[in-house]
Amino acid sequence: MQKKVLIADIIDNLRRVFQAVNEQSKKAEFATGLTGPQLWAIKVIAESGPIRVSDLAERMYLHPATVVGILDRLESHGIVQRVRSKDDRRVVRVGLTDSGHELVAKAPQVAQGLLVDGLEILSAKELESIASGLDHLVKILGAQKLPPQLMLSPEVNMSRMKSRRIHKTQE
Amino acid sequence: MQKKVLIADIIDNLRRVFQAVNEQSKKAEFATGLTGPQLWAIKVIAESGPIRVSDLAERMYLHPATVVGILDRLESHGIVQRVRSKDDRRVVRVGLTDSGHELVAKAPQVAQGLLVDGLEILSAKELESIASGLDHLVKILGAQKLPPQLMLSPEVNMSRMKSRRIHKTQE
DNA sequence: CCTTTTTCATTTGTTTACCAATTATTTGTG
DNA sequence: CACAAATAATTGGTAAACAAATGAAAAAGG
Repeated sequence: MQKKVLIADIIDNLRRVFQAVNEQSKKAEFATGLTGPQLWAIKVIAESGPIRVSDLAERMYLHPATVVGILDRLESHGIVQRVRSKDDRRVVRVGLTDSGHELVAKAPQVAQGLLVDGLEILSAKELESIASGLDHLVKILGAQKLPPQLMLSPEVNMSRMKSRRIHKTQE
Repeated sequence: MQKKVLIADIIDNLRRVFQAVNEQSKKAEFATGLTGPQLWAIKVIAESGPIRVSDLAERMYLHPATVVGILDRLESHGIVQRVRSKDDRRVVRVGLTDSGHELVAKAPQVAQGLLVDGLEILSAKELESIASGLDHLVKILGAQKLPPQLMLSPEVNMSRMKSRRIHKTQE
């Protein structure tokens, strides 16, 4: 059963990749005082100026409700700022404050890049080997048709996968 | 810059793998009425009889505090049972109840296996290709020395990117 | 034997994450 | 114009996940 061993190796290595990403985001967290998702959020906000909450959520592959919580904390720290739109008063646009901009300047690519930086060292040949392996993995998972979701650079968020049925749907 | 494209592919594919795992755990959840982590826990408990809480946590690569919460919910559903040890009254052993055993019987490999099942179809050669690609990835991430962390079959948990304190494996 | 340290589970507090429901506003249709 | 439908953000509730602190019990040391 050589295959069994290989499969176990693959799963272990997947876990390690996740953990490595986590580790690095923890370092970033220590350096900046912000959590992974918070860093990720301000990175997106820094890139795409004042952004609507729902657009931010889409960018981060997260539920709007989740983003609201993250924004609450960032806002209470004076890092981001919410502005209600004049044109459409349902819309809230989120932007960085001055100290938010400072923070982004200080923490350069802490947010992103971590995994990317590591990969850039490799040769095209090595990268191809990795890419092809993952390609296989994706194929057998039948996941090709799915649009990529979270697991962005800063952290992996993942976790929640809850489906949670039942709820009040009952009484 | 062929490399840039390869790197983007790799990251996209990683996201897809994560999402595929999530999708499947959602299905399992819908089928069994239990969440991913809960399924994972009872699977481990079913395998290794009455198990100590701390051992279960180590098996799941989770913090004991997290496992306590999961066990609380499983216990309140009458699926698992906590028994305080007579020998060492600090220890709590967790086992399945009768309905817990039924549930495990009904949901065969729903919990685990999903990813594994997919992999088993492949030839040893293909598996080797995947394994070597991931191996590279892990190496550049400098993660080999770290013990693998979650991202097991049922779900990916990931998220909290907290540090994971290494357990006692050290001192 | 008694004090100190260690170990085990749990509790407490924070953050993330989702779904479902709510509120406010806009758009569309009669 | 009035009323319904759709959209945007938020609130509420549950489940994870972790770190840190607590309480209880066992092990070590003097």
